[in-house]
Amino acid sequence: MENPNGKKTLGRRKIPMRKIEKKSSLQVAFTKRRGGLFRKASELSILCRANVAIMVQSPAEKLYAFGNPSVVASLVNRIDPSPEAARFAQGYEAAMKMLETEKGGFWWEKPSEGFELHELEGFRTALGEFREKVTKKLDGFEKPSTVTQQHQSSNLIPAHDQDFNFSAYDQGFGFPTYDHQDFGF
Amino acid sequence: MENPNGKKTLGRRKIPMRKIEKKSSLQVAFTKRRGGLFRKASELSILCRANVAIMVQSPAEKLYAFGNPSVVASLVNRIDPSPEAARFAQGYEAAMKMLETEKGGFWWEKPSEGFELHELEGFRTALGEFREKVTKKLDGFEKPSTVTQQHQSSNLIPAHDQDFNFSAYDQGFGFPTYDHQDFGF
DNA sequence: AACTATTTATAAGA
DNA sequence: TTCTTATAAATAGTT
Repeated sequence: MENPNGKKTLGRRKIPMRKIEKKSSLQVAFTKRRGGLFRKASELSILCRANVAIMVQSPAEKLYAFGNPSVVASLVNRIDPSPEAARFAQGYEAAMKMLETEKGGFWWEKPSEGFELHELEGFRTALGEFREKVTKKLDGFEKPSTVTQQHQSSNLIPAHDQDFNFSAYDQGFGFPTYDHQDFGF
Repeated sequence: MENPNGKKTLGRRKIPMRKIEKKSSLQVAFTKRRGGLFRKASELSILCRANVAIMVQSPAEKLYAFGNPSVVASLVNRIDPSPEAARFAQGYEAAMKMLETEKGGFWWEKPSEGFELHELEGFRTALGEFREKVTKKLDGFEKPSTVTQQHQSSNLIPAHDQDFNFSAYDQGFGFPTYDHQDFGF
Protein backbone atom coordinates (compact mmCIF):
# COMPACT_ATOMS: atom_id res chain seq x y z
CA MET A 1 0.00 0.00 0.00
CA GLU A 2 1.12 3.51 -0.71
CA ASN A 3 0.52 4.92 2.71
CA PRO A 4 3.41 4.72 5.10
CA ASN A 5 1.11 3.87 7.97
CA GLY A 6 -0.47 0.98 6.13
CA LYS A 7 -4.01 2.39 6.11
CA LYS A 8 -6.19 1.99 3.08
CA THR A 9 -6.81 5.68 2.51
CA LEU A 10 -5.57 8.96 3.89
CA GLY A 11 -9.09 9.79 4.98
CA ARG A 12 -10.53 13.24 4.87
CA ARG A 13 -7.87 15.89 4.49
CA LYS A 14 -7.96 19.48 5.63
CA ILE A 15 -8.07 21.87 2.72
CA PRO A 16 -7.28 25.58 2.62
CA MET A 17 -10.28 27.85 2.52
CA ARG A 18 -9.83 29.21 -0.96
CA LYS A 19 -11.04 28.35 -4.40
CA ILE A 20 -10.41 24.74 -5.38
CA GLU A 21 -8.35 24.88 -8.51
CA LYS A 22 -8.55 21.29 -9.72
CA LYS A 23 -11.61 21.14 -11.89
CA SER A 24 -12.72 17.62 -11.08
CA SER A 25 -12.28 18.20 -7.36
CA LEU A 26 -14.23 21.40 -7.65
CA GLN A 27 -17.20 19.69 -9.26
CA VAL A 28 -17.24 16.89 -6.71
CA ALA A 29 -16.92 19.32 -3.84
CA PHE A 30 -19.69 21.49 -5.22
CA THR A 31 -22.09 18.58 -5.54
CA LYS A 32 -21.29 17.21 -2.10
CA ARG A 33 -21.37 20.53 -0.32
CA ARG A 34 -24.53 21.69 -2.03
CA GLY A 35 -26.18 18.50 -0.84
CA GLY A 36 -24.74 19.00 2.61
CA LEU A 37 -25.97 22.57 2.76
CA PHE A 38 -29.49 21.56 1.76
CA ARG A 39 -29.47 18.71 4.27
CA LYS A 40 -28.46 21.11 7.03
CA ALA A 41 -31.23 23.45 5.97
CA SER A 42 -33.71 20.61 6.09
CA GLU A 43 -32.59 19.65 9.58
CA LEU A 44 -32.85 23.23 10.78
CA SER A 45 -36.38 23.38 9.41
CA ILE A 46 -37.42 20.20 11.13
CA LEU A 47 -35.66 20.54 14.45
CA CYS A 48 -36.42 24.21 15.02
CA ARG A 49 -39.54 24.85 12.96
CA ALA A 50 -37.71 27.41 10.90
CA ASN A 51 -38.58 28.47 7.41
CA VAL A 52 -35.54 28.30 5.19
CA ALA A 53 -35.08 29.32 1.58
CA ILE A 54 -31.80 28.96 -0.27
CA MET A 55 -30.59 29.78 -3.72
CA VAL A 56 -27.24 28.60 -5.02
CA GLN A 57 -25.68 29.52 -8.31
CA SER A 58 -22.73 27.52 -9.55
CA PRO A 59 -19.90 29.14 -11.48
CA ALA A 60 -21.50 27.66 -14.58
CA GLU A 61 -24.61 29.69 -13.71
CA LYS A 62 -26.71 26.68 -12.93
CA LEU A 63 -29.30 27.54 -10.32
CA TYR A 64 -30.34 25.38 -7.40
CA ALA A 65 -33.09 26.11 -4.92
CA PHE A 66 -34.14 24.75 -1.58
CA GLY A 67 -37.27 25.36 0.41
CA ASN A 68 -40.50 23.72 1.38
CA PRO A 69 -43.10 24.44 -1.24
CA SER A 70 -44.96 26.96 0.84
CA VAL A 71 -41.87 28.98 1.52
CA VAL A 72 -40.91 28.79 -2.11
CA ALA A 73 -44.38 29.99 -3.01
CA SER A 74 -44.06 32.89 -0.64
CA LEU A 75 -40.65 33.76 -2.01
CA VAL A 76 -41.78 33.47 -5.60
CA ASN A 77 -44.74 35.66 -4.92
CA ARG A 78 -42.37 38.26 -3.52
CA ILE A 79 -40.08 37.99 -6.47
CA ASP A 80 -42.83 38.17 -9.02
CA PRO A 81 -46.50 38.56 -8.09
CA SER A 82 -47.63 37.72 -11.58
CA PRO A 83 -50.10 34.89 -12.28
CA GLU A 84 -47.37 33.04 -14.15
CA ALA A 85 -45.14 33.06 -11.10
CA ALA A 86 -47.99 31.83 -8.97
CA ARG A 87 -48.50 29.04 -11.44
CA PHE A 88 -44.86 28.07 -11.09
CA ALA A 89 -45.27 27.84 -7.35
CA GLN A 90 -48.38 25.71 -7.76
CA GLY A 91 -46.57 23.42 -10.13
CA TYR A 92 -43.68 23.11 -7.76
CA GLU A 93 -45.98 22.18 -4.93
CA ALA A 94 -47.87 19.74 -7.15
CA ALA A 95 -44.67 18.04 -8.17
CA MET A 96 -43.60 17.78 -4.56
CA LYS A 97 -46.91 16.23 -3.63
CA MET A 98 -46.58 13.67 -6.37
CA LEU A 99 -43.21 12.65 -5.06
CA GLU A 100 -44.65 12.63 -1.59
CA THR A 101 -47.33 10.15 -2.48
CA GLU A 102 -44.87 8.04 -4.35
CA LYS A 103 -42.26 7.94 -1.64
CA GLY A 104 -44.39 8.01 1.48
CA GLY A 105 -44.54 11.59 2.51
CA PHE A 106 -42.33 14.54 3.21
CA TRP A 107 -41.90 16.15 6.53
CA TRP A 108 -43.69 19.33 5.62
CA GLU A 109 -46.79 17.40 4.71
CA LYS A 110 -47.02 15.77 8.12
CA PRO A 111 -49.44 17.72 10.32
CA SER A 112 -47.08 17.74 13.27
CA GLU A 113 -44.28 19.18 11.19
CA GLY A 114 -46.09 21.40 8.73
CA PHE A 115 -46.46 25.12 8.79
CA GLU A 116 -49.71 26.98 9.15
CA LEU A 117 -50.99 29.45 6.60
CA HIS A 118 -50.74 32.33 9.02
CA GLU A 119 -47.09 31.51 9.50
CA LEU A 120 -46.50 31.86 5.79
CA GLU A 121 -48.26 35.19 5.78
CA GLY A 122 -45.97 36.15 8.64
CA PHE A 123 -42.99 35.16 6.60
CA ARG A 124 -44.13 37.35 3.78
CA THR A 125 -44.73 40.40 5.93
CA ALA A 126 -41.60 39.83 7.97
CA LEU A 127 -39.59 40.07 4.81
CA GLY A 128 -41.10 43.40 3.96
CA GLU A 129 -40.74 44.76 7.48
CA PHE A 130 -37.15 43.57 7.55
CA ARG A 131 -36.27 45.68 4.57
CA GLU A 132 -38.11 48.73 5.88
CA LYS A 133 -36.48 48.60 9.28
CA VAL A 134 -33.00 48.20 7.89
CA THR A 135 -33.55 51.00 5.44
CA LYS A 136 -34.51 53.25 8.30
CA LYS A 137 -31.66 52.03 10.47
CA LEU A 138 -29.09 52.72 7.82
CA ASP A 139 -30.46 56.16 7.07
CA GLY A 140 -27.70 58.70 6.65
CA PHE A 141 -24.91 56.24 5.97
CA GLU A 142 -21.84 57.64 4.28
CA LYS A 143 -19.33 55.86 2.16
CA PRO A 144 -17.41 53.30 4.20
CA SER A 145 -14.05 54.96 3.62
CA THR A 146 -15.10 57.90 5.73
CA VAL A 147 -15.90 55.93 8.83
CA THR A 148 -13.23 53.30 9.11
CA GLN A 149 -10.93 52.38 11.94
CA GLN A 150 -13.22 53.56 14.67
CA HIS A 151 -14.88 50.35 15.64
CA GLN A 152 -17.69 51.70 13.62
CA SER A 153 -19.78 48.63 13.99
CA SER A 154 -19.97 49.23 17.71
CA ASN A 155 -21.13 52.76 17.14
CA LEU A 156 -23.45 51.69 14.43
CA ILE A 157 -24.86 48.83 16.37
CA PRO A 158 -24.94 49.34 20.12
CA ALA A 159 -25.31 46.22 22.13
CA HIS A 160 -28.79 46.76 23.45
CA ASP A 161 -30.51 49.36 21.36
CA GLN A 162 -30.97 47.97 17.94
CA ASP A 163 -33.18 46.06 15.63
CA PHE A 164 -30.40 44.40 13.71
CA ASN A 165 -26.84 43.36 14.21
CA PHE A 166 -24.05 41.22 12.89
CA SER A 167 -24.29 38.74 15.67
CA ALA A 168 -22.81 35.80 13.86
CA TYR A 169 -19.83 37.83 12.83
CA ASP A 170 -19.37 39.20 16.31
CA GLN A 171 -19.43 35.68 17.64
CA GLY A 172 -16.40 34.94 15.54
CA PHE A 173 -17.99 32.75 12.95
CA GLY A 174 -15.72 34.34 10.38
CA PHE A 175 -18.53 35.50 8.19
CA PRO A 176 -21.12 38.23 8.49
CA THR A 177 -24.83 37.90 8.73
CA TYR A 178 -27.43 40.57 8.80
CA ASP A 179 -30.08 39.54 11.19
CA HIS A 180 -32.47 40.31 13.95
CA GLN A 181 -31.30 39.97 17.49
CA ASP A 182 -32.98 39.08 20.76
CA PHE A 183 -34.01 35.70 19.61
CA GLY A 184 -36.86 34.41 21.69
CA PHE A 185 -39.39 31.78 20.97
CA MET B 1 -18.35 11.83 38.17
CA GLU B 2 -21.82 10.88 37.15
CA ASN B 3 -20.92 8.90 34.05
CA PRO B 4 -20.36 5.22 34.58
CA ASN B 5 -17.43 5.19 32.21
CA GLY B 6 -15.64 7.96 34.02
CA LYS B 7 -15.66 10.40 31.10
CA LYS B 8 -16.26 14.04 31.68
CA THR B 9 -19.29 14.34 29.40
CA LEU B 10 -21.50 12.10 27.35
CA GLY B 11 -20.39 13.93 24.24
CA ARG B 12 -22.62 14.66 21.33
CA ARG B 13 -25.76 12.56 21.33
CA LYS B 14 -27.83 11.51 18.38
CA ILE B 15 -31.22 13.19 18.37
CA PRO B 16 -34.39 12.21 16.50
CA MET B 17 -35.15 14.25 13.44
CA ARG B 18 -38.27 15.95 14.71
CA LYS B 19 -39.10 19.19 16.41
CA ILE B 20 -37.09 19.78 19.58
CA GLU B 21 -39.64 20.21 22.32
CA LYS B 22 -37.53 21.57 25.16
CA LYS B 23 -37.60 25.31 24.73
CA SER B 24 -34.09 26.04 25.93
CA SER B 25 -32.61 23.30 23.80
CA LEU B 26 -34.53 24.58 20.82
CA GLN B 27 -33.14 28.06 21.14
CA VAL B 28 -29.58 26.83 21.55
CA ALA B 29 -29.92 24.44 18.66
CA PHE B 30 -31.37 27.13 16.45
CA THR B 31 -28.52 29.50 17.15
CA LYS B 32 -25.87 26.85 16.68
CA ARG B 33 -27.35 25.37 13.54
CA ARG B 34 -28.10 28.71 11.94
CA GLY B 35 -24.47 29.61 12.43
CA GLY B 36 -23.44 26.25 11.06
CA LEU B 37 -25.65 26.66 8.01
CA PHE B 38 -24.24 30.09 7.25
CA ARG B 39 -20.69 28.85 7.73
CA LYS B 40 -21.34 26.02 5.29
CA ALA B 41 -22.75 28.50 2.81
CA SER B 42 -19.69 30.67 3.19
CA GLU B 43 -17.41 27.71 2.57
CA LEU B 44 -19.37 26.69 -0.51
CA SER B 45 -19.04 30.22 -1.83
CA ILE B 46 -15.31 30.33 -1.29
CA LEU B 47 -14.33 26.81 -2.33
CA CYS B 48 -16.54 26.59 -5.39
CA ARG B 49 -17.09 30.20 -6.42
CA ALA B 50 -20.79 29.78 -5.94
CA ASN B 51 -23.23 32.55 -5.23
CA VAL B 52 -25.35 31.68 -2.24
CA ALA B 53 -28.27 33.51 -0.70
CA ILE B 54 -30.17 32.25 2.34
CA MET B 55 -33.10 33.45 4.31
CA VAL B 56 -34.08 31.86 7.61
CA GLN B 57 -37.16 32.67 9.63
CA SER B 58 -37.32 31.48 13.21
CA PRO B 59 -40.59 30.37 14.79
CA ALA B 60 -40.64 33.76 16.48
CA GLU B 61 -40.60 35.27 13.01
CA LYS B 62 -37.18 36.76 13.36
CA LEU B 63 -35.51 36.95 10.00
CA TYR B 64 -31.89 36.14 9.23
CA ALA B 65 -30.11 36.56 5.93
CA PHE B 66 -26.89 35.38 4.45
CA GLY B 67 -25.15 36.35 1.28
CA ASN B 68 -22.31 38.42 0.00
CA PRO B 69 -23.48 41.98 -0.44
CA SER B 70 -23.59 41.81 -4.20
CA VAL B 71 -25.75 38.72 -4.22
CA VAL B 72 -27.98 40.20 -1.60
CA ALA B 73 -28.27 43.32 -3.71
CA SER B 74 -29.22 41.25 -6.70
CA LEU B 75 -31.77 39.32 -4.70
CA VAL B 76 -33.22 42.45 -3.15
CA ASN B 77 -33.53 44.04 -6.53
CA ARG B 78 -35.48 41.04 -7.69
CA ILE B 79 -37.70 41.07 -4.67
CA ASP B 80 -38.39 44.75 -4.83
CA PRO B 81 -36.98 46.99 -7.58
CA SER B 82 -37.98 50.14 -5.71
CA PRO B 83 -35.43 52.86 -4.84
CA GLU B 84 -35.98 52.09 -1.15
CA ALA B 85 -34.99 48.48 -1.65
CA ALA B 86 -31.92 49.56 -3.57
CA ARG B 87 -31.04 51.81 -0.69
CA PHE B 88 -31.28 48.90 1.69
CA ALA B 89 -28.88 46.93 -0.43
CA GLN B 90 -26.49 49.86 -0.53
CA GLY B 91 -26.68 50.20 3.22
CA TYR B 92 -26.03 46.53 3.68
CA GLU B 93 -22.98 46.71 1.48
CA ALA B 94 -21.75 49.85 3.21
CA ALA B 95 -22.07 48.19 6.60
CA MET B 96 -20.21 45.16 5.34
CA LYS B 97 -17.41 47.34 4.03
CA MET B 98 -17.10 49.09 7.33
CA LEU B 99 -16.69 45.82 9.11
CA GLU B 100 -14.27 44.73 6.45
CA THR B 101 -11.99 47.66 6.99
CA GLU B 102 -12.21 47.25 10.72
CA LYS B 103 -11.46 43.58 10.77
CA GLY B 104 -9.08 43.19 7.88
CA GLY B 105 -11.18 42.20 4.96
CA PHE B 106 -13.80 39.70 3.94
CA TRP B 107 -13.35 37.08 1.33
CA TRP B 108 -15.65 38.65 -1.19
CA GLU B 109 -13.60 41.83 -1.18
CA LYS B 110 -10.39 40.04 -2.06
CA PRO B 111 -9.77 40.25 -5.81
CA SER B 112 -8.93 36.57 -6.10
CA GLU B 113 -12.13 35.56 -4.37
CA GLY B 114 -14.55 38.24 -5.47
CA PHE B 115 -17.22 38.03 -8.08
CA GLU B 116 -17.30 40.01 -11.26
CA LEU B 117 -20.13 42.27 -12.17
CA HIS B 118 -21.08 40.22 -15.17
CA GLU B 119 -21.44 37.22 -12.90
CA LEU B 120 -23.93 39.09 -10.78
CA GLU B 121 -25.86 40.08 -13.86
CA GLY B 122 -25.87 36.43 -14.78
CA PHE B 123 -27.24 35.53 -11.41
CA ARG B 124 -30.04 37.99 -11.86
CA THR B 125 -31.04 36.76 -15.28
CA ALA B 126 -30.63 33.12 -14.32
CA LEU B 127 -33.23 33.59 -11.65
CA GLY B 128 -35.72 34.93 -14.12
CA GLU B 129 -34.99 32.29 -16.70
CA PHE B 130 -35.29 29.62 -14.05
CA ARG B 131 -38.86 30.61 -13.30
CA GLU B 132 -39.79 30.87 -16.95
CA LYS B 133 -38.43 27.46 -17.81
CA VAL B 134 -40.12 25.75 -14.91
CA THR B 135 -43.39 27.47 -15.67
CA LYS B 136 -43.19 26.11 -19.17
CA LYS B 137 -42.08 22.70 -17.99
CA LEU B 138 -44.99 22.36 -15.61
CA ASP B 139 -47.50 23.47 -18.20
CA GLY B 140 -50.62 21.34 -18.06
CA PHE B 141 -50.11 19.97 -14.58
CA GLU B 142 -53.18 18.61 -12.85
CA LYS B 143 -53.87 18.28 -9.17
CA PRO B 144 -51.53 15.77 -7.57
CA SER B 145 -54.32 13.48 -6.41
CA THR B 146 -55.14 12.62 -9.98
CA VAL B 147 -51.68 11.41 -10.87
CA THR B 148 -50.41 9.51 -7.89
CA GLN B 149 -48.97 6.02 -7.57
CA GLN B 150 -47.61 5.83 -11.05
CA HIS B 151 -44.00 6.76 -10.49
CA GLN B 152 -45.13 10.05 -11.75
CA SER B 153 -41.84 11.71 -11.16
CA SER B 154 -40.21 9.40 -13.63
CA ASN B 155 -42.81 10.24 -16.23
CA LEU B 156 -42.63 13.87 -15.36
CA ILE B 157 -38.90 13.99 -15.43
CA PRO B 158 -37.28 11.55 -17.82
CA ALA B 159 -33.68 10.81 -17.09
CA HIS B 160 -32.09 12.48 -20.06
CA ASP B 161 -34.56 14.94 -21.52
CA GLN B 162 -35.19 17.59 -18.99
CA ASP B 163 -34.28 21.02 -17.81
CA PHE B 164 -34.96 20.32 -14.15
CA ASN B 165 -35.08 17.40 -11.82
CA PHE B 166 -35.13 16.41 -8.19
CA SER B 167 -31.66 15.04 -8.26
CA ALA B 168 -30.84 15.52 -4.62
CA TYR B 169 -33.98 13.70 -3.60
CA ASP B 170 -33.33 10.90 -6.02
CA GLN B 171 -29.88 10.52 -4.57
CA GLY B 172 -31.47 9.77 -1.24
CA PHE B 173 -30.65 12.95 0.58
CA GLY B 174 -34.01 12.71 2.28
CA PHE B 175 -35.13 16.09 1.13
CA PRO B 176 -36.21 17.52 -2.20
CA THR B 177 -34.54 20.17 -4.21
CA TYR B 178 -35.62 21.77 -7.42
CA ASP B 179 -32.62 22.35 -9.54
CA HIS B 180 -30.88 22.30 -12.84
CA GLN B 181 -29.08 19.18 -13.90
CA ASP B 182 -26.01 18.43 -16.00
CA PHE B 183 -23.66 20.33 -13.81
CA GLY B 184 -20.54 21.27 -15.67
CA PHE B 185 -18.05 24.00 -15.06
C1' DA C 1 -20.14 30.82 26.77
C1' DA C 2 -16.82 26.75 27.22
C1' DC C 3 -16.08 21.96 27.18
C1' DT C 4 -15.77 17.01 25.39
C1' DA C 5 -17.20 12.91 23.57
C1' DT C 6 -19.63 11.48 19.90
C1' DT C 7 -21.95 11.96 15.57
C1' DT C 8 -21.80 13.69 11.06
C1' DA C 9 -19.55 15.55 6.93
C1' DT C 10 -16.37 15.02 3.52
C1' DA C 11 -11.36 14.83 0.85
C1' DA C 12 -9.01 11.47 -1.47
C1' DG C 13 -8.60 7.47 -3.54
C1' DA C 14 -10.43 3.05 -5.59
C1' DT D 1 -19.74 8.70 -11.21
C1' DT D 2 -20.42 5.94 -7.13
C1' DC D 3 -18.36 3.63 -2.99
C1' DT D 4 -14.94 3.36 0.67
C1' DT D 5 -12.13 4.88 4.45
C1' DA D 6 -10.05 7.69 7.64
C1' DT D 7 -9.82 12.21 9.23
C1' DA D 8 -11.86 16.85 9.91
C1' DA D 9 -15.62 19.32 11.52
C1' DA D 10 -20.10 20.00 13.79
C1' DT D 11 -22.75 19.73 17.71
C1' DA D 12 -25.86 17.64 22.02
C1' DG D 13 -25.68 17.66 26.56
C1' DT D 14 -23.23 19.52 30.47
C1' DT D 15 -20.74 22.77 33.38
